[in-house]
Amino acid sequence: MAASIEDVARLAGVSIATVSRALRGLPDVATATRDRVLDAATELHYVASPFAARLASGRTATVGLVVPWVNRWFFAEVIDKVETALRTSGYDLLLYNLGDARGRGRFFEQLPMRKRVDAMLIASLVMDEQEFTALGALPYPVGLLGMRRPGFLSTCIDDVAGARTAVEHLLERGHRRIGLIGGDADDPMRYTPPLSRHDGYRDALAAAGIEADPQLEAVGYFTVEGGAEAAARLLALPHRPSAIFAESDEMAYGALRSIARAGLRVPEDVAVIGFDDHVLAELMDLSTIRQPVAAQALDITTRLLAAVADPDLVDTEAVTMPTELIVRATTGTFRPGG
Amino acid sequence: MAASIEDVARLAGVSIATVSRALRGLPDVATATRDRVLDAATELHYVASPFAARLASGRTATVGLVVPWVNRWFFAEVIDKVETALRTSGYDLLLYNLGDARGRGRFFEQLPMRKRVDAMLIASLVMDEQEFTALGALPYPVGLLGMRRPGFLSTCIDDVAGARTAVEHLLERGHRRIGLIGGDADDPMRYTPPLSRHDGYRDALAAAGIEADPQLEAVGYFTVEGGAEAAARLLALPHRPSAIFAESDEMAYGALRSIARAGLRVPEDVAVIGFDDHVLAELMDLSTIRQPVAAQALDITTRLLAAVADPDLVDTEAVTMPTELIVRATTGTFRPGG
DNA sequence: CTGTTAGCGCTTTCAA
DNA sequence: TTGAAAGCGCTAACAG
Repeated sequence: MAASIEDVARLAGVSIATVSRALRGLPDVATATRDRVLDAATELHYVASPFAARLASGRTATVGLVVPWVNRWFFAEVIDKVETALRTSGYDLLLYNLGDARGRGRFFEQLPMRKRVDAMLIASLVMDEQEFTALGALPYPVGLLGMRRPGFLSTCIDDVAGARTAVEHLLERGHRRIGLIGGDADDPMRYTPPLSRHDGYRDALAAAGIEADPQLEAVGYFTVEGGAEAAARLLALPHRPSAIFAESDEMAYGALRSIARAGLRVPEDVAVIGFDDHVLAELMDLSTIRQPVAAQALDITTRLLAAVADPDLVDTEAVTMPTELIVRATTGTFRPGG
Repeated sequence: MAASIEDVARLAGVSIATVSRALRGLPDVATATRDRVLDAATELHYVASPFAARLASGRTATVGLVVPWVNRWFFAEVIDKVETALRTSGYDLLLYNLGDARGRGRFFEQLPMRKRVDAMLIASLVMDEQEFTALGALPYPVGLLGMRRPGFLSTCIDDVAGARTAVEHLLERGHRRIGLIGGDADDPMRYTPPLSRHDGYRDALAAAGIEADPQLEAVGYFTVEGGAEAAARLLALPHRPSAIFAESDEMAYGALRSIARAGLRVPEDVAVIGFDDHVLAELMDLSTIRQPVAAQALDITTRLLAAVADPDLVDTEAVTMPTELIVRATTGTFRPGG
């Protein structure tokens, strides 16, 4: 049986209150006493029971992280960075993976983390009024990563501007017929990037005086396989696009495969640009819009923990981080008709 | 303030003990009573405080998952599958990311999850006697994913055999000078695949009567970048290999890039085979050794939860799942000298 | 600076 | 089938 605070108190010859204080590094403990307590704790391999501590103090030393999927590059990266930041500050990470729309529904219905964390961080979800209200009613700070909302801590990039930049890059290269590979607008998961990146695509075309052609917008479900199928559909059009903007690098990879299998060259026959600067983008020589994943994760985690430490001083200003156009071979120097 | 069990008891007109029993679905509660309690709980949006429940019952309804890294494909996949399996059974996932050797050291020194989970699952670590002893002394079942050890629940693949198969495939294709891209043998993280896959490589060569040439063994650190650099070194050898076995697909991708940049063809000049069947392997047309990640994760999680439910019936037989050779273009049909 | 004591919100005997 | 009451192992006033 593991040692309890009483065992330590007995061995050190003090009361359990003193043990508690000494071990937590509170002031007003004589150095000699503290040393005796620490020695006793070490000798008994004592660690406080987190549940008892939480029940008594009300603080959980845990932050909940909610992601729509864990096995997609962006989220794996986010989990990594958030976990490290939390661990460094002495917090545990409770991971909640929505997985699909049903899981998402269950989550908002039950808010299973309601009573078990000191703060919650949610990534990349489009939420409705009711959902925001539910989150806002939680008795602790809630942070948003990848979206913004007045009253909540939030850190994100400007997805619309990023997508616009990508399409403008293609326009500058002389492309006029630009295909889009995006997410499913009706996906009940309501994941943010498909919506905002789609807007950016439309904006850029409109600014260039090009009418959007629904035929050129294919659904790739944000997966490699989906991107490949979407590209195949675009390539099969009577008048196929000369360039494709994929809303994620993973879909762009799939597109590259379909283009190659169709016997076409990149960028001569079809130029391709993705979004994210995924770890393999450089390897694939894929032009893309880079977004700072680690910096976003670190920023929101740090501010969230600050809000936990001092709830009165919550910094709910939305932080927007810059994206960057990375030009590689898939949008090369080739200009259609030029 | 959130409702407590007392509020529910008062509203339902019963004692808190009855509320507790009714809500947990214990037998010996009159149907009418149970309904009244459920109604009251719903009305008050009551959820039991997990900490109080844990303190009182000793059960945490949480499983700890320890991984060396979270942002590598294999582990992201494992986390996803384990999380889903746990969630389905009503367990929370507490994620612990070692990150580096220091983090690993801290973990085994402090065993921070010691008192906060009902079971622990550790993935892909080579552990020493002392570490196994520490884990074995935990008051709950510990599962191993990707390694085996008598007395512990474990599920893994036969990495040695998988690597042997990969190299045998190259040998059958007529290659005699086969390079290896692996991990760093001195890496203090002590991650399992580099060791066992290296053994498989050596075994296959020995069985074919080929003497291992240390020059042909390059360190790629299990990253794309590392794989690229390792391949560049192999290609720069006076007598370069005609084939390369990379211990992970991610390193193989890097190798493919270096080969292409060196102006060489795959598989004519250099054949390449990886390991894992990473999500992009098919896209890259990479031959590889497929391992069942989801099946392994599900198997160990299920058995671990069974052990939690009935500690007397722990099934410590090691389960070994099959790997499969997937032949694609990078080992093509080309035969050197043939 | 240290000890006493009253909870934190549940679960779990034990009695009724 | 239900209720009373004793903890679970800590933290946090409050006293001294």
